[in-house]
Amino acid sequence: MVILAGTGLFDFSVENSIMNAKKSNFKYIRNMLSKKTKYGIKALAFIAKRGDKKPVQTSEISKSENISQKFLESILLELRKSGFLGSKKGKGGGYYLIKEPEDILMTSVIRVLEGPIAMVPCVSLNYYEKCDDCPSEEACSVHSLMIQVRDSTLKVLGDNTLADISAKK
Amino acid sequence: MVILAGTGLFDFSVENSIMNAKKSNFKYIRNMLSKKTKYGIKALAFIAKRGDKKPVQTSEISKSENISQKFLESILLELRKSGFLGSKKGKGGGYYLIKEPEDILMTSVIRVLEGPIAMVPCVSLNYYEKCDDCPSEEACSVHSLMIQVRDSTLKVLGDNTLADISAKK
DNA sequence: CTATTAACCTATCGGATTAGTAGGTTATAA
DNA sequence: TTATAACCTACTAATCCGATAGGTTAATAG
Repeated sequence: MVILAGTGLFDFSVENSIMNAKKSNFKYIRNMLSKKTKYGIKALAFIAKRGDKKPVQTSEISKSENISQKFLESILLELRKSGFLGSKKGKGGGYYLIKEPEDILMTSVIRVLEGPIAMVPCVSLNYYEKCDDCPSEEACSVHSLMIQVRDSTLKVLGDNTLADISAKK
Repeated sequence: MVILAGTGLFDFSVENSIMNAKKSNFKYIRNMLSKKTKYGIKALAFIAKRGDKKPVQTSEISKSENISQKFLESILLELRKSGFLGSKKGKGGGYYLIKEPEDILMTSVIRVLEGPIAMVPCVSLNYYEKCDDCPSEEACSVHSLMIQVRDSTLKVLGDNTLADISAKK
């Protein structure tokens, strides 16, 4: 549990009334981490927890993690094609890790499943795109802010490996 | 310009080939910062740069920042209703800041325009929602990772005020 | 008093994406 | 040869984004 009280980060008494008024009928729209990515990470962690290199079947992960099997199939397939997993067909088949969990960074997993990590294309390292509306990125008030967000997110995701997040608790 | 070489954060030589193969026809989908929020921040910065308290018209911001005027109208209206802006109708009317730029945190602006800052509902402070699939958040491999991302993002957005991002360069 | 201005309000819409579902084919092991 | 599990292709309902259209209300200038 992370203790955040007193840090000053979450003191927004001024707009709390607005938040509360809105909260009641506010659906969580901004799913920045898609279910696809979430399921993919969970599946990788599930396989990593096994320790051995024996293939794990999609059906087992699907049941254990409450994920639609067909949907999960497509995700694991993508992870195989991206070089994270190996596969074996037929009875006793399934998916297994190719690299060690310690060598799998969360940045690379998320980049493959979700796409860019940056919140806006104009600060993306791997998927850069210029903004239509901005004549100058230097003068853009959003640009430098989003660079800071990107870097802090990259730091966290780059510091975490599959081994870290699949450690048994 | 931020120098990141040698930090180890962006070394993904293993999957670089995958990235490149995918990059060509990859549209930037994951727009975590909507245009609405982006335009809203730009507009606030535009008004803040004025310094005085004279109302700024939507049309002026629209032209200067290349934003659809009608779309911008709805955004500024929302910012007024959220307590960031005041307004004045008729000739010489427009929008003006109610608080000092130094007192407007980017967290609060983004929360109002975009919604939650967390990437997943289950780690959101203001818009918490339990996951359907997770029996236990403690055991969830994604949960703790997303808490770290949330906190680092909150740190950045909480450290930046409107004054910071609208500083003339 | 009237015209102009600019905020304010309501409704609608095309395109894109997400999270699947359906129904099959191929390769491997017992 | 049969069961198994990965692999492949196509489709869909629901949802959201980024607008656009067309008006109403309130304040100011002349």
